[in-house]
Amino acid sequence: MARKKYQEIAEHFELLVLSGRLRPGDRLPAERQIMEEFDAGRSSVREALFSLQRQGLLTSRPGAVPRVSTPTVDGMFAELSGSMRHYLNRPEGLREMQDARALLEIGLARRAAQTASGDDIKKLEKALDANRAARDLDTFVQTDVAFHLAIARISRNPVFEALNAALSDWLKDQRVKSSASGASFEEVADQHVKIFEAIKNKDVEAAAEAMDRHLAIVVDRYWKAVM
Amino acid sequence: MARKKYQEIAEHFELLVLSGRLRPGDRLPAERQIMEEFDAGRSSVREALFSLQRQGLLTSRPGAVPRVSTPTVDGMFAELSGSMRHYLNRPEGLREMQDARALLEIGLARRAAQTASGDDIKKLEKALDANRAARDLDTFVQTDVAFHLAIARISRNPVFEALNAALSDWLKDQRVKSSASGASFEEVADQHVKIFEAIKNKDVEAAAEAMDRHLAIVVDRYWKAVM
DNA sequence: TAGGAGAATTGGTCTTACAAGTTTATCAGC
DNA sequence: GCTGATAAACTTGTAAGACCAATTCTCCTA
Repeated sequence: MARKKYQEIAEHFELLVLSGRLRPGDRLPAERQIMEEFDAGRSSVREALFSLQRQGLLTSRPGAVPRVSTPTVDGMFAELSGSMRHYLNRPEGLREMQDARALLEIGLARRAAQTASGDDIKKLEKALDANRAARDLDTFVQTDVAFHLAIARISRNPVFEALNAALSDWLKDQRVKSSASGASFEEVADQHVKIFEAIKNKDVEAAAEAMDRHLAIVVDRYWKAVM
Repeated sequence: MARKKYQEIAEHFELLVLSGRLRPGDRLPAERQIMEEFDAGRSSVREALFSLQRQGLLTSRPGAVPRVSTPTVDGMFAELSGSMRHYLNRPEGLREMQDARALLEIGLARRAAQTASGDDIKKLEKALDANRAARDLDTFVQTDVAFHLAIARISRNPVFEALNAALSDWLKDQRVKSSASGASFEEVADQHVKIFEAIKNKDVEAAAEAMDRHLAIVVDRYWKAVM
C-alpha cells in the first residue's frame, strides 16, 4: 500500500478546499459518512481530519461536525510553540533565537521610522507612556511587549505582528529574568524613549541603532541573570 | 477523567527529556512495554508518541524502537509547509510573505557586509559565479537560491539558514515565474554582483540597498507575470 | 568476519464501546 | 401560530484490542 489511506482522505478534502469547492465556514461530512465514502475505518478518517486540522484548514469541536477555516499566521506559529519550547531549552537554541529576534526587531524599527504615520506615532507614544508608568514587574513586562508590538504593527503586515507576538511569548522568560535582575525600569524605558524619538523623527539609522543597543543590553542582562 | 491518558503518557516522557534523564539518541521503551507500564491501550500510547513526534522530541521508523531527538529549526519550518501552502494560496498571504522575506534578506545582507570573513567572501563569490554561468531556467533558479543561502550562512545562525531555505522553498514558484518572464538572467545576475561587491567592500548601506532593489524587481516581475 | 534466517517491533488499519458535547425535533404553554 | 424548554438523535473524543505488513534487530551459522 504505497499511499496511506489517511493521506488519500486528507488530500481529497485538501483539494476541495484549494479548488474553492469547500469554502470557509462550510460543514464537512460526519466521520461516519466519510468512513463509508472511502471504505475506511474510523482511525484513518480521524487521522486525516487531524492532519487537516494541524494545517489550520478546519476546526472541530466535540459534538459538532468540523467546519472549513482559513489558516492564519498566528495559528501557524502556535503550531511551533511545542517544538520551540524544547528548542529554547538548549542555550545555543536560545541564543540563536534571540539573535533572530534582534534582526527582526531592528528591521521593524527601521521600517517604522520610514513609514510611520501620525496616527502610528500617537499609538506608539501611548504604549511608551504606559510602559514608563509601570511600577511592578508584571505590568512592566506586559507594557514592554505591547510597545514592541506597536512598532511591529506599523509595518501593516500581519506576519510581522504574529512573529513579534510569537517571539515575545517564546522569549517571555528572558524578558522577565532580565527585567527582574537589578536594572531599574527607568533605564529600559529610557531606551524605549530613544527608539520612539528616532521613529518619530523619521531617523531610520538612529531607530535601528537604538533598537540594536536596547536588545543587546536586555540579552546581556539575561545571560548575567541566569549564570 | 480530568487528565487524558495519552496526555499523561506524553507528559511523562516529555519530562524525562526536559530533565535530561533521556538524552538525544536514547531508545524509548517499546510500545507494548509502555502499554503495560501505564495500563493503557495501544491507541493511547500511539497518540502520546504521535504528539511527542510532532514536537520533534522523538523520531520513529517502522520496525525500530523510537529514539529521542532534539528539535531542529529545519524540522520546525518543515512542519509549517502544509499550512503555508494554503496561506500563500491567497494573494494577500503571498504579498505578506514576500514582504517578510524582504525584511529578512535585507537584514542578512546588512549583517553579511558587517561580518563577512575572507572565507565567506570566497564562498559567496563561488556561488555568484555559478549563478552567472547558468544558461537554463532550472540551473539559474537553483544557483539563485544557493547565492541567497550563502549570504544567510554568513550570519552563522542556523535559524537564518533554515528560514532562508524554507522561504526559498515556499516562494519557489515566484522565483520560477519571475525568472521565466522575459528578463534576461544577466540582469538578475548583475544585481547579484552589486550585492556581492557591497558585501565584499563591507559597505553595509550599499548591500542593504542592492538587496532591497533586487527583491523589489523580482517581486514586481512576478506580479506582472501572473496577471 | 560476513551473511542470512527468524524474532521482535513498529506502522497502519479496522472494530467496538462508552462518554461528553451539539444539533434537531418535539411538544407544551401562551 | 409562535416561543421556549425538554428529550431524542447525532457527532466527536477517548480508549481498548486485534490483525497483517514492513522494517529492523539479533543471533546463529558458515
